[in-house]
Amino acid sequence: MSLREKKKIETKNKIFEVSGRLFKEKGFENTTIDEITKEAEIGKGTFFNYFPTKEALLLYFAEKKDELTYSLIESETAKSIHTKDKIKNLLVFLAESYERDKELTKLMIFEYIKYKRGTGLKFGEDQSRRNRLSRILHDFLGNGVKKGEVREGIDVKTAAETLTAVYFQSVMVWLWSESDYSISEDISGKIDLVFEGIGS
Amino acid sequence: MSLREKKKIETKNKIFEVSGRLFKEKGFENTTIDEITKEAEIGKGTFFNYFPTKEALLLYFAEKKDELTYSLIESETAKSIHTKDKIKNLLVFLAESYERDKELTKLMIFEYIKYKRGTGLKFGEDQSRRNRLSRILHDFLGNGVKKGEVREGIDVKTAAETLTAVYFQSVMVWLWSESDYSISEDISGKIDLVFEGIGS
DNA sequence: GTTTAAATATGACTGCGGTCATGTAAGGTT
DNA sequence: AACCTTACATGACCGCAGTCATATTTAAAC
Repeated sequence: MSLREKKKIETKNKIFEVSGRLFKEKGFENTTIDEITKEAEIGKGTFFNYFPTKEALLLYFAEKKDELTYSLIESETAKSIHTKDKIKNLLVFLAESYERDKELTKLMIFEYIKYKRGTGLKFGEDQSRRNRLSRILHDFLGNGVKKGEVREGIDVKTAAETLTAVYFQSVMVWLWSESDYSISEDISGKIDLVFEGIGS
Repeated sequence: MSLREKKKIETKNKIFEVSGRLFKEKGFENTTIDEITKEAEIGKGTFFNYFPTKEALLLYFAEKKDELTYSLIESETAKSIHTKDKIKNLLVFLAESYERDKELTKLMIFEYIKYKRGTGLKFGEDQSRRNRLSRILHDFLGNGVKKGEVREGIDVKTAAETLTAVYFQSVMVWLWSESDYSISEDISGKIDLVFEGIGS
């Protein structure tokens, strides 16, 4: 690795570390780029060589967090339990991983939506969050059909999207609510419902 | 009505009208407050007597739109058809009302999420969108149970929230996707799924 | 009609995100 | 080692959202 590459990584990590600290100390909005660059001992312009906007930092945070979370998931999902429980465990685990840093999570999710607006993503190109989750659920459901735990003849893609929808909705409502109810129970209940159906 | 009140309404409408025109002409981001106030022939500071931020305009737009939409809905929902179809009609109607002005709709939804972040809404206080929709669905499902079209013993609140989740997810994915598929079919399919259930 | 009080209007000003022309240093070339 | 090229660093600068002290208009009080 060349000296240049080393310095680049160092600078990016420095920005990451400093901004993380400042965000925790005084919040995202109250932290200015000037502060970050002063603390990180770089010029203001340099910041924008690494992150195109202030908000891009949030996406970077989200990526780092996702890396960790999804690597944990993949080692957890080998277990041979009932498909419904597998899905419950997965979604509850994900939801609970947001419990720390509720404020920053909101901003991150928020930014993620905004981000999708700006970029013209081709289908299948977006590997993060929603789609990544849909893929895992898709696998689970496919196996569920084979095991006879999921109704045959179902459209697996639609089912995966529906479960994803339920999950995101629950997380959003939970994040934005004042009260402190159990996200696990909420999600579990809704998954039960989707498995059993509403119709008579 | 006093002269003051008249002028206030006039000014607010003028801002609304001018900004609407400019947003359509050149987009939200490319329109500055300076432009709006110049076109509306008011001082810059005056704008902020009517809207606390530029984004607040989007919420005002959304409100106006919702007023119209929900007034149409209430006259439509009297029909005595099967509960599932009633729900399908409702959600498809709502989704299709976003077909015009896809760009502005995105910004509005986006802003709505942001807005919820800032305000400490008490439960039941938020009469708009998500909760309003949940309430209507709640009613539909309640009647559905009575008519024997919805499975008895179901938690109506959870079911309403699940359907809302499916609806919002569909709209979001649709709004942010490049392709031009049928939102009606997508939502219909998912409602069928939720009614029939995933489990075997 | 005059005075007083309250509401509203206003634009110079501030603060911050983001740009860009210019400077500096790394690494390749001879 | 002297020179060149390319990548990266930098801070003065710009544009725009939002503020605030001051001015103006309306309404109330007498």
